[in-house]
Amino acid sequence: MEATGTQAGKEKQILAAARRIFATTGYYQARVEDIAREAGIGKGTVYEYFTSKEELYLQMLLEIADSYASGLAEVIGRPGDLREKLLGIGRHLRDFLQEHGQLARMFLQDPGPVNRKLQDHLLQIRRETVQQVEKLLAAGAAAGHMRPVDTGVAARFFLGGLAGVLLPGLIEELAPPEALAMTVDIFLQGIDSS
Amino acid sequence: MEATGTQAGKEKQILAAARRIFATTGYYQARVEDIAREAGIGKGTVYEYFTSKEELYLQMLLEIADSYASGLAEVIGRPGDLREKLLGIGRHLRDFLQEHGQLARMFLQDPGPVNRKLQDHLLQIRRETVQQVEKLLAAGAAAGHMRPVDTGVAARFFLGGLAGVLLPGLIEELAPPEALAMTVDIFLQGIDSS
Amino acid sequence: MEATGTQAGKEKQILAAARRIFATTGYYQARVEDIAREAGIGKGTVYEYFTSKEELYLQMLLEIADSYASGLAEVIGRPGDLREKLLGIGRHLRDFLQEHGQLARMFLQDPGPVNRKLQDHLLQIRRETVQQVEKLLAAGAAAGHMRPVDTGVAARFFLGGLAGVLLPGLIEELAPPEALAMTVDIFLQGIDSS
Amino acid sequence: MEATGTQAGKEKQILAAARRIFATTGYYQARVEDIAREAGIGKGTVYEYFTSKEELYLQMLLEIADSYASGLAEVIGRPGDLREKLLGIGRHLRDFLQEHGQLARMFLQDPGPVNRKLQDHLLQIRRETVQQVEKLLAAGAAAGHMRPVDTGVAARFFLGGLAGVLLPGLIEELAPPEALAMTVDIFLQGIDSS
DNA sequence: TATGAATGAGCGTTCATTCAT
DNA sequence: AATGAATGAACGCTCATTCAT
Repeated sequence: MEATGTQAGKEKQILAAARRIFATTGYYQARVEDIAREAGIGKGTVYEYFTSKEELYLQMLLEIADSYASGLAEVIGRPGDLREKLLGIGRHLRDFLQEHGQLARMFLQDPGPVNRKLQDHLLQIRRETVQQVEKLLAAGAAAGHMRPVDTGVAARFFLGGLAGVLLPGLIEELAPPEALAMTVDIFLQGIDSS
Repeated sequence: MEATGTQAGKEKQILAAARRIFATTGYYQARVEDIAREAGIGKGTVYEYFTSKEELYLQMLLEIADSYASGLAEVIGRPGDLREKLLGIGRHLRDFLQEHGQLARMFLQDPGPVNRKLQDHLLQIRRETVQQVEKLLAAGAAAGHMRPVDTGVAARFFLGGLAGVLLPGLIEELAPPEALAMTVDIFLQGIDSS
Repeated sequence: MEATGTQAGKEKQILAAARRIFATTGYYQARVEDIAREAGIGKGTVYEYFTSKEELYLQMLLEIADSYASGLAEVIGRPGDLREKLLGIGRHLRDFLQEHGQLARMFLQDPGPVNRKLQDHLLQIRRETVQQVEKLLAAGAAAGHMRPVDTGVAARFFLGGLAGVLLPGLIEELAPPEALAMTVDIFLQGIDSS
Repeated sequence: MEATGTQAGKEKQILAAARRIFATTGYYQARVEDIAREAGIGKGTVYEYFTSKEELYLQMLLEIADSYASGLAEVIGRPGDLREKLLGIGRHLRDFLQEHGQLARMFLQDPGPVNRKLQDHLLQIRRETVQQVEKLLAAGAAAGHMRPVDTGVAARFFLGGLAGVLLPGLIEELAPPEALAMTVDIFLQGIDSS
């Protein structure tokens, strides 16, 4: 009964260990043996589940990135007006950074061999995110009260600004709780036409 | 006297070569021998001027960062109203990315061993930048017409948004020329009180 | 009873698989798992019948060598004059190379860890072969018409020459069909006294 | 003055060490570190002169093979009748086996990764050798007194027979000194027409 | 001061073997 | 008896660093 669980479980187990080790030391400093030890298994076992260190790193990042992206899509899909949706996006990023702060910090400091596959995947997620925000803005524009700014620029500005407000929390002092609402507020007034 | 000049010259020469090589391949892929060859000197000579590969990398980044920071201070010091100064900040970042795009891209994709010293230095530059923008905003607030937003949040939002608009140009399509003005415009209206 | 039969059957099955895999890839490139898969059994089962990869390799070669040796003895035992017997020896080698060409080629290109036991066994077979040929020659000498050459040297010369004519067929063009008769003919005239 | 000598000398030094180590243990059992230690240098230095273990092995064998081949050509080129030339070929092989016996034994027991390049090279040497002997035989035939045997078969028979007489000396008792003359004698009478 | 030949620590990966089921 | 998931010893190769010249 647990037999199948053992295999699938071990893959998850290795991915979790990889997450912790890579997050702590970065790609190049992490040794496969460390990850195996962290997972409580032998070094060779890692290679039963992943073909190489790079592949393991890739799978781990893709898993995280996909969980981020699907969570974001879910947040945007929730009913609510533009302000609520932008706030949701901000909260989602903040929560993500809170949960995976160590890993995010690592990725910002030592992303390792960002190969084509991973880079394309991350870019794709980013493009989708920008497009989703653009759609929100376009809908807001249709509903009136929004001055005719380029939605592409506005979306990138908003998402970048969000990162500018939240990312420093990874390293220095956390942004105050009301910073999120304030950020959305500035942005909304910035694109308002009334 | 000329001897010292030669030495200082050779150090610059090595730093320039390091800039090109690191920008091309990232920290971990770059070999000290490549840098020496690029600088037209012997491998051992690098170690006459820098104690290690990491130290060389560090010095190279600090040099760039300082040139960015001093340029930024100069831009902000120029006479002009808030809009002109924010535009100047944006142009400065845009120009920097244009000149050092390859290096910036490398740093985003493989920052290498960002050690305490470098991290503190970069953080310090960032803090100063944020403070300078905050000062601009505070001055603007004093001059009236600005609603009472937290200048720290607003400054981070502006700088982050600027990066969000300009950085994608490193990888995908460049932001349109008017994007900068549009960005500043949205932000200014966002903090306007009239 | 059938149980024992199954065991013996499985051992043969593994040996046959080993023959195919080793013949294809050589000792060092062959993986125990490949042999197990070829035999249609699990990897661990191989170790129920053979204590190690090396032991399996050894047994496989001994089996082949013994079949070669017993076939050779049978050929030599057949009634006929010297010429017919030497021709029989040649045909036996040619047939063996035809049937086990791949394996023979492998053994010539990558014999693997030829340990004492195997080496002694192969040497023993070779010595017996040489002795059998010497006996033939001695008998021929007794029957007259043979000049007094050292039978040991003559036997080695004949067997080596045979290999020199037939072995190249493993790699480059096959020896023409009449080459065998011609070889025996040259040799017989070489030792003739008339 | 010895500066250039140092480099060329080190390559020879490594090749000599490789010859000894490979001859002793075979390709797969030999560790690069062993060869380096035998050469009295560091492990990394081997890679300053050879790109890989396989390449080193290859170069070593090619060096030996070429020295064998050029020596053989020299021997055949010496003035003398057919008997003297065939004797010379035999002596050359015997001397080679005496000097490089350990290596030859190794190569027969564990030739390692005989790659295309090496195999082609060795085959080429063998083909040339066969052709040179064929030419000798054809010249002998033209001079009369030789019955019309296929020179290709005869040459292969002679060279194989030579190996059959001399190679056993690598492992068991050495062939008696007169074995060589006897071998040539049998062969010459075998192809004689008088 | 400048050099580059020499070094060896360090790590990713393979695969024969084991053993719990 | 049969299995295959798990193991870890073993080794080729890289490259930052040293040091004799």
